[in-house]
Amino acid sequence: MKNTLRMTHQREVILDELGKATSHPTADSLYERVKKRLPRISLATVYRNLEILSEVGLIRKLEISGRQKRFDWDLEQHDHIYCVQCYRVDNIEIKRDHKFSLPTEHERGYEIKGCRVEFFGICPQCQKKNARSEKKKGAKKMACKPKSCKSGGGCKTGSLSERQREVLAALANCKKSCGSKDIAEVTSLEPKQISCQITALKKKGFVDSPERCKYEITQAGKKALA
Amino acid sequence: MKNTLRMTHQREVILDELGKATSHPTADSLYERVKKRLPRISLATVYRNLEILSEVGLIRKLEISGRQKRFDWDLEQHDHIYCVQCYRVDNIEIKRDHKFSLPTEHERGYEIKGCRVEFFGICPQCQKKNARSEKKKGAKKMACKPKSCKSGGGCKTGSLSERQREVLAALANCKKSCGSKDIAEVTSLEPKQISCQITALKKKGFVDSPERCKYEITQAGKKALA
DNA sequence: TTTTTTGCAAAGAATTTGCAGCGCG
DNA sequence: CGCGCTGCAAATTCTTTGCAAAAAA
Repeated sequence: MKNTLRMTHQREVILDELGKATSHPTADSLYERVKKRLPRISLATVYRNLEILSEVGLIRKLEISGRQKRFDWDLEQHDHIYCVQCYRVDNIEIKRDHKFSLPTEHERGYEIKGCRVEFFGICPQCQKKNARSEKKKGAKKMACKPKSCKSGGGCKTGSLSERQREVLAALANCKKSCGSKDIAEVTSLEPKQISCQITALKKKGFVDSPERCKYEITQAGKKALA
Repeated sequence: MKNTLRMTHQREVILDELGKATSHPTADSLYERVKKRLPRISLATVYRNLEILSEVGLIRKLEISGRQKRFDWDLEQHDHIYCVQCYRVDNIEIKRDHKFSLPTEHERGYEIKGCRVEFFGICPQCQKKNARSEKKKGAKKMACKPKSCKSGGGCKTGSLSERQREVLAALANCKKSCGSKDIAEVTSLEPKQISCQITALKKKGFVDSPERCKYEITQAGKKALA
């Protein structure tokens, strides 16, 4: 029984590509880069190695923002900022004062291992994207009280909301039917919000779904857009 | 077109159960509780409602620790601490000083929306569990340099490591074949670590896998344990 | 009635695993 | 030449979706 870690070629390439990356790639995007150098490598290998390398301490695994894990080649203590819209992650350096190296000590009996500070916001690119579509934040849905819910706070939308119009326009520009991810890329909306709009648009007959999770604009939709 | 949020019975029960919860439940565990009151409710409904309620601002969605999302009934500004072993999440209150309401300003052009502080460590229960099994941290694998990797740092294990013994013992107590999750519950190891041990144990012929992801101890395994 | 919600089943994304064979040490 | 590692496919886990029926307003 040896149980010794080996430095294989794929391992080395993964490390190297991670080192070269300026951002904090996901396993998946790292896989894409590595595949250019090692076409036969499998995604599973990338996952396995990222996991192993981070256990061993050669790289850092970031568990940020509840989405895909991201990996960081830089082991030094630093914090991150991420974009709530596109989920890119950047480094920030803030001098952490002792004051929150340990909050107080009545920490519910936890044996504290560390602390992470994350800022979030909108990255430059998304800001630009949003400016382009001129409509950063659509009206949120109305709030609603647990018990009665007869609050009169209105929440009506016209027969073709701004969001719907945007999604519809995006679909009009698609040659073929496309998924909500494709739409997300050309609008300011998140995939989740898009699917709501699509549901509404389908009801109105402006959008059709030739296949699960694929949508296209109908003739009626084109007319409505005009 | 109304587009008004309705307070349905299931919505109300979900909110109520979340309010009663002392921890920060996952969608899944909340579903289990709600199901006791509304046996016909579906998991999809729970997910849908948690999403909607958090959009609307009645609850808070926590994106912590890269695992399942968790939900918080308490909307007030507070931070969290979570257990790196079992992933439970508790509240903490630290007075945040202005100093990191905005780190500096050269924040790479981000339009900053907020900041989150998370502590992590080992929760009291897991500490106890670890003490019981008397072996908090097994030897981590050896480190390994990118290029050469001929560092002699040893990392050998005997023919039946402590971990393997523990897993084997857990399997011995199982009446039927069981998955790694079941084993995780009665040992101090995480599922991921367990599967490594199982792989090793299978090679030695101490464990058999009658079905994918189901394991049981063999006669040889029982003998080895003794 | 009209619009929103639900339950269900099936799809989806991200990640992990079993396995047999390859290849490093 | 044995153990660790890889590729591949299939499985797992968590979450979302389409749709028709049911429930609110």
